[in-house]
Amino acid sequence: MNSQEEVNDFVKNGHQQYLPHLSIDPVIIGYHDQQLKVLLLKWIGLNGWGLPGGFIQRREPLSQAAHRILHERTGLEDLFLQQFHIFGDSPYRVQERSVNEFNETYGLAIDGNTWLFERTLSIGYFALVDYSKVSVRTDFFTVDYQWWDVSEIPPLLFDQNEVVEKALATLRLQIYHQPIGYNLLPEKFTLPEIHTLYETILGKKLDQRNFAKKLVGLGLIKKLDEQRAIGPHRSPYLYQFEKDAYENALKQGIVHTY
Amino acid sequence: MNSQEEVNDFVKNGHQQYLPHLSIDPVIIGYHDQQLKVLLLKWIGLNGWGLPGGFIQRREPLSQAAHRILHERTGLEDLFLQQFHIFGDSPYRVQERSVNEFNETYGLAIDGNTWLFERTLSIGYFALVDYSKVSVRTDFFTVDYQWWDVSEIPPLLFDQNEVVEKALATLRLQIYHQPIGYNLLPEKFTLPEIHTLYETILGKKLDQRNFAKKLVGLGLIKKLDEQRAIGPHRSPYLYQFEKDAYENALKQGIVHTY
DNA sequence: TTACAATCCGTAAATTATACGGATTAATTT
DNA sequence: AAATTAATCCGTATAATTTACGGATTGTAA
Repeated sequence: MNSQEEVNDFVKNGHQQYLPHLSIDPVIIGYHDQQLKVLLLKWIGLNGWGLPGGFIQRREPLSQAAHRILHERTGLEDLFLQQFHIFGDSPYRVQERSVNEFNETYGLAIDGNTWLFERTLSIGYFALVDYSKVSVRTDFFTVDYQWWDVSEIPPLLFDQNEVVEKALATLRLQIYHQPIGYNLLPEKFTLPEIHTLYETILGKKLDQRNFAKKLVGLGLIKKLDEQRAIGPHRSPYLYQFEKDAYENALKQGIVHTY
Repeated sequence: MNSQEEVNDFVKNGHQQYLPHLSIDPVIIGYHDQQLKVLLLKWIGLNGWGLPGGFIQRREPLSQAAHRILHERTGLEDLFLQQFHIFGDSPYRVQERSVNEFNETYGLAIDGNTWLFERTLSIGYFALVDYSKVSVRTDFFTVDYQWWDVSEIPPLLFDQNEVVEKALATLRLQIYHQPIGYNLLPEKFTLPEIHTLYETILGKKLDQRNFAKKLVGLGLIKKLDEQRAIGPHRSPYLYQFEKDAYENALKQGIVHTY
């Protein structure tokens, strides 16, 4: 959706295709350079940042819509993508937005009965992605994108800061009950890599040896007979997730600490 | 809403007052007779059971709507009420319902453009209530109510069984991280009472002594200098929740097992 | 007074989590 | 070729937590 006609059609007739009052707002979390990053899009005109959201088609199952939107925005499929909350309390989601402001910003001339200006509740999903595999696509409303360090998220449009915060809080809680990393790390990774990933997510130091013991002990990762060259130092062994144990732990849950 | 005119107005004009495509479906969990019970309403005509749901007013914050609906149905206020999922995948929530079936059931004659027949996503909340304090109110669509033991939930309308199951699963998970009981037990309760409550929720035996040690050790409950007469047996001491520690644990979360 | 049935209480063993440092290695530099 | 560097690798001892377990006590009814 990039031509002016497409946009006009979307704004005027989108309600025929999409459910009004609802948007899906994925918090796309990537990992790079030992830091957690969140993908944000820059809105045209509004001069602010927001989540790469989308709408639900009228007969499309909700989870399918979430995957579709993520795919449209990032090109990624088969991701860890999890619904964590629906937001409908903040003023932005109760009051309708200003039509005039919108028309001015986008050079449109639509009236106030348009579906887009009705109150919209936001369904929060979070996804864990391999940072390097993402190719972001912007659309008519968004002009730029950027990966933001989680500690430096700017004030977001549409009260979305609370969405991001809740996503991260959910992730931190969840890491105690579910294995995480399958979608954040390359297929083969080293102990130090997964170790610092967990430290980054939890925001605290974890003892290397105990951490490795735990993960291997749970059978979630296994050591390979390969090493990776990493400059003038001892080469670390490579590890891999045990798919079966991993999937199982995702379903069953784990009870432990790291 | 009980007169025929009110109902007609609701069906025809409800969309002016309520957000379409969304319903709030609370799983109201009560505790009685050492069993967890769920409050279900019996639909007229459809001859089936369902959750005591409601709709969100157009400018009403989401959580406020949830509390209002709960209050309308049960007369209760200030409850532990928590959103846990939004359901939009099951066929019922993707396909629109049959108008004819509806008209036949309720003796109405409305056309298919009515908001009620559009696809509806269901926002799941669960509430923990003191069984004895609830006074259920039915409405035009529902003729009867009943507390059902969680192990005996019948097939529900609108694919709501998955809503109930997920509510219970969430509760069981949550009990490891948050104190539970404040809204399920009377103000003063005995150790055996709270002990069996936890056993009931978790569906497994918990050692009495260790359980009491844990809760007292965490400072969540405190022993009172009173006892309760319970027939021809030794009188148990009464306990009370420590409000401050309880609230704090609700916010901070607990890491432990029982 | 006795019988009964439920409550109350404390310690020992097992498991799990935490703390901790020295030997090894691969590449680069000398 | 040897020395240097910086990162990986590994195992054991201590602390903390969880689990296991039974006998003495109490209030009422018979």
